[in-house]
Amino acid sequence: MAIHSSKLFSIATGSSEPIYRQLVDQAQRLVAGGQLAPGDAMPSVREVAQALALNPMTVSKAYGILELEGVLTRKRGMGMFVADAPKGTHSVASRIELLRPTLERAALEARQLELDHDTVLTLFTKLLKEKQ
Amino acid sequence: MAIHSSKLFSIATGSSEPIYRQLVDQAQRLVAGGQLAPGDAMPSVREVAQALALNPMTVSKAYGILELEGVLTRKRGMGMFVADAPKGTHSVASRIELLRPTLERAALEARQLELDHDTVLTLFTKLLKEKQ
Amino acid sequence: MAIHSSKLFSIATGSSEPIYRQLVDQAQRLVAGGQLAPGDAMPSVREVAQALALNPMTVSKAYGILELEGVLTRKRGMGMFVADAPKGTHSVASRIELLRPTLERAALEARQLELDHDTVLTLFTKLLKEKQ
Amino acid sequence: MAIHSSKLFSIATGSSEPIYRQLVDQAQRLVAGGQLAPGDAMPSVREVAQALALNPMTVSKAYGILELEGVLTRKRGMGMFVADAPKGTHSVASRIELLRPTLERAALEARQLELDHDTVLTLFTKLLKEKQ
DNA sequence: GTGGTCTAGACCACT
DNA sequence: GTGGTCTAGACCACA
Repeated sequence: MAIHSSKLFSIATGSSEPIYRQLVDQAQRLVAGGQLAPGDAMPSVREVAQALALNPMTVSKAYGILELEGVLTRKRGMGMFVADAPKGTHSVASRIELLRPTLERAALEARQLELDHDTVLTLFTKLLKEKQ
Repeated sequence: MAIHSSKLFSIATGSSEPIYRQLVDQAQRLVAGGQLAPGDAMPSVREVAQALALNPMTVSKAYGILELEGVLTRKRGMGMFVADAPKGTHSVASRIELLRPTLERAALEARQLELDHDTVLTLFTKLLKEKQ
Repeated sequence: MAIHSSKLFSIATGSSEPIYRQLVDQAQRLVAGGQLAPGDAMPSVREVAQALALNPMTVSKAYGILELEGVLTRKRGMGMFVADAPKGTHSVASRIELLRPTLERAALEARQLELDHDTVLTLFTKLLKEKQ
Repeated sequence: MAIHSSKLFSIATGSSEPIYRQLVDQAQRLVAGGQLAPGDAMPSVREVAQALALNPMTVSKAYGILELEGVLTRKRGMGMFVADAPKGTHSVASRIELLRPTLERAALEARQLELDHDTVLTLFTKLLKEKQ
């Protein structure tokens, strides 16, 4: 057991985002960011379930989706492991594309609010530097 | 009927955000931004529903919420109109606050993707200027 | 309700293949074969569950996977629909590729059994014509 | 040690078929086909496990099943050998029956993909001749 | 030990 | 009406 689930995942019970989605998204970002490296063993379904006080099926659903997405691989009887990264997955170009939809939405909202570009960019720059 | 629903609203069917929420949020921004001025007639529920291929009840639900919020007023027999005193002011400060949550989310995702600020700001600036 | 689940799906309870997998595979082939055309409404989760005497969650899991794979799309509150086919999906070339792994396995087994090609092809031709 | 495990067995780790099952089925076919003759020494559990990067217990389980089925016999201190009177006959009729389930599945899939018989048979014939 | 499958049932959100 | 989420619990297969 290389990694403690209590350190890996944190779920927001109050959020409207489904728990399994929170787990999936966190795992994806941890892998994209390199905190989880290819070959690393994931904490077991039961361990995560116990640590976060969840039903094992909820965790299992998250792991299943991550497997379908190619982020994790299952070794039968041995648990889940971080998959070897498809080539180019971590390039800047591919990561910026993951951010594009959110930025497009922000641009649309800014236009609808008839906000000046400078005003928007000033706030966004400030937010990028914050909490860092 | 001054305004075409097809030009007013754009909904993302693939989004996880409920359609009625998308309509409500867009209407609020359009009013805050001044594209919808007090006294303007809103397109009818039926027209919006047809133009965007939505269930009329979905549009009706959005209009109902907007009426509850004081953004629209219902004139019996004549349809929905932008309210005379829409909630909140239209100052830049108040409008930028409507945009803040989206920008915060974008900033969070950018950090998690470990993207350089310049790269993000370059793309965002480009998107702001586009489709204008 | 355009399509009867009782006509669409048939599950083999005795099989070791999970029920949800049988549903996924059948749906994929029905879409690839054109029996299910883009835009067609799928029978509802509850209807399939009742028709096949399954738990709705089992059907839901199958639909969920098909959605992740891009075979189905969900219209909220309206059910599941066959997704618009990615271009070229229905060509003979692409369909035969879906069959290739199974044929490769059959060829491997035939070799290991040291069976004569004619013997194998005769049986296979008979099976192709059967149950048609 | 007459036979190299690396040449005997090929396992598909990605397959849903359990590894031990793949080993059992392949051994049965190789015996039925005559590539493994009565009295031949099987590669040791340890050797197979190392060559295929498997857990020795997995290989041992497969050998145990093959022994139960009468395909292999254990000579204490000397390892596993192909049994003198392996189960079933080696007639063409019996061997083709071992292949039938796989061919039936292929025929079913071909029908569901609405593939022309000639197209399917052409590919299958090519695959039979290949890698021979 | 590992994950997977399925059921039963409750509750929620969207259209 | 639609699908989604989550829980509780039982049972299975694999290594």
